[in-house]
Amino acid sequence: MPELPEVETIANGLNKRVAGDRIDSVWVGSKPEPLKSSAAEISATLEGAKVDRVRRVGKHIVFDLGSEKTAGDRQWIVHLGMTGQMLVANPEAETPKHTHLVAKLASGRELRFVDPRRFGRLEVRQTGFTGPGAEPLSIDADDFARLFHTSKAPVKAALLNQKLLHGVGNIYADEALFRAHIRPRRRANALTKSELRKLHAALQKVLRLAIAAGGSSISDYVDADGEAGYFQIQHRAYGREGKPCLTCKTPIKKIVVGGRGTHYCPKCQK
DNA sequence: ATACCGACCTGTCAGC
DNA sequence: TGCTGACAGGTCGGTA
Repeated sequence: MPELPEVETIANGLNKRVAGDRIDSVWVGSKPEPLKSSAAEISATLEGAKVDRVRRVGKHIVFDLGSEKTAGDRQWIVHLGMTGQMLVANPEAETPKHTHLVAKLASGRELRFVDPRRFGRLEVRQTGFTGPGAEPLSIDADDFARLFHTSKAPVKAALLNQKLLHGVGNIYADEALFRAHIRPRRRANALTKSELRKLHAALQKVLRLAIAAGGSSISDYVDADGEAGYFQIQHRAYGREGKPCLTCKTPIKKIVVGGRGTHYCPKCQK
């Protein structure tokens, strides 16, 4: 579900609402665990910890923790998978189905991790998490070009490869390629310098616009307050198969690249 | 190394 | 109304 703009919106919302708060107690569900660390390890680390800051790295939410036990050297890393939500709620509010973790905060509120498909992952670790790849919003055009020049994969697949850039997912890969007028199946290392430059600019632009709109809400995405985002009304390729291209009216095509549904304009994208 | 594909899960929607 | 199958914002591991 959530790509970089959605995770950024969620992390910023969480930071605003829970930074400075303390986790008093933790409940972890017993189902097959959506965990990378064990339930016991997560509870032991989170209980008594103060939330210093919440931020985004790639598609991960990072809680920087401080506590007397751990001397502030621990982090709680949350990946939302396709359907994960991290919500701040009042304890009286009904607990949604598929709630896998509830952290009671000193302020009286609760932090709830909800994830129907259980593709999300929770992990506690030492500080220093940097994510698997480069940050799409900070990388400059030259480094971007060098990075993509190393990949023989279709450019769409390269955009989704988190070891190259982390944070780009299916929606924004399609949107960036549309805006850069590049076909998704082109080999990344076959793109010209000028095309890579356009792709870099298009990607950063679409991510920034989406962050400004609070992310894209398709079915179940909501931020930490349970609010939907609005970028989906600005999608030009993703989810528009058969509809006229907003530039040239040619019907948008849908194909499969790297196992993912891929939308593009056969006329505008070369 | 690379790329395709199924697996992991549940929910929803289209089609019959 | 209800069943079946396809599909969904992500990632991982196996195989060719």
